[in-house]
Amino acid sequence: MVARNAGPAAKADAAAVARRLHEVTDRLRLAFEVTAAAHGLTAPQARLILRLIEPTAMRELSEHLACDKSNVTGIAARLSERGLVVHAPGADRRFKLLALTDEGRSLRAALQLAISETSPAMTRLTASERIALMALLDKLAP
Amino acid sequence: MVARNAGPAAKADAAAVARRLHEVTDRLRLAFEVTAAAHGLTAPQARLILRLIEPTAMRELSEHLACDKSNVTGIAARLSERGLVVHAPGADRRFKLLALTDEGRSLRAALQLAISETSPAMTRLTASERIALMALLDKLAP
DNA sequence: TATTGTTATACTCTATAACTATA
DNA sequence: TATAGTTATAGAGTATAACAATA
Repeated sequence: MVARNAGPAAKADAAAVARRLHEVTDRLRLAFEVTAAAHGLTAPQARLILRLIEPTAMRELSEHLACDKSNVTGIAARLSERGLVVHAPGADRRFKLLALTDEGRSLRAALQLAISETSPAMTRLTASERIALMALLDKLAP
Repeated sequence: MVARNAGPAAKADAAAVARRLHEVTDRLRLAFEVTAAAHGLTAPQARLILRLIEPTAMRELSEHLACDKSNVTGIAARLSERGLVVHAPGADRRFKLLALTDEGRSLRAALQLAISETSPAMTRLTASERIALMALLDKLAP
């Protein structure tokens, strides 16, 4: 009977998991902002830099950041002033690629390392728990 | 041997889980912003309203939102203009409590429901997977 | 003196709309 | 015409600092 329970009680329980997931997500978002700030970056700047593994068109970056293309112009300008990124010509002359400088690459590596090292997935889970988490993450967001 | 592996390979794997957790967190953050916007709220406004189960002092809200107290003044002012919250006197006359109006309570309930119903924890997991997720969330952020 | 909340200020992110250059 | 990127603009969130009221 218990296993077949799909009534109000089970529904309430599912909602509780949804709320808890949202709560944990919110904490991780804050932790990311702290880590970004520790590297002198705002959250959107950090997201852009993490995405910049190879030279990428502004429009593609705007899709990844889920914001208007006009915003990428500004975010990139601030990073460019600090010598972290440079503009490069694309195949089509309408395109502008954004690429990391050496300094940008160093910062990206440091940021990536800090995110991993401070992640509760790293610090609070055992190896088998990480495997279980990975499986659930793949179901949550394939 | 495999179970005792704590060398570079296992480390890299743990980092991969950390990155993946961050990636999923980022998607859920975007989904939250979409849900908030669908209810006419910005993300910080939605977070404040979700927190406002009972009348709460501005300072306590600023701690929960992890922002300066001066920001709560502005966020609350915008919600107040729309009739979603009201100021109320606190025990100590220095304090101002913020409380939901009837309209604010309705909006909060609708928002909470939308978050639960659209959560991948609700839509993409089985009951037993939700139990496993809950256990991992408790380890990640006790 | 310490605490709560507000105001003033400056910076960043955000979307929209109008613009240029290119295709 | 359509696409990529920029600029102008306005609104919202953010921290800092200075302030008033209260304890």
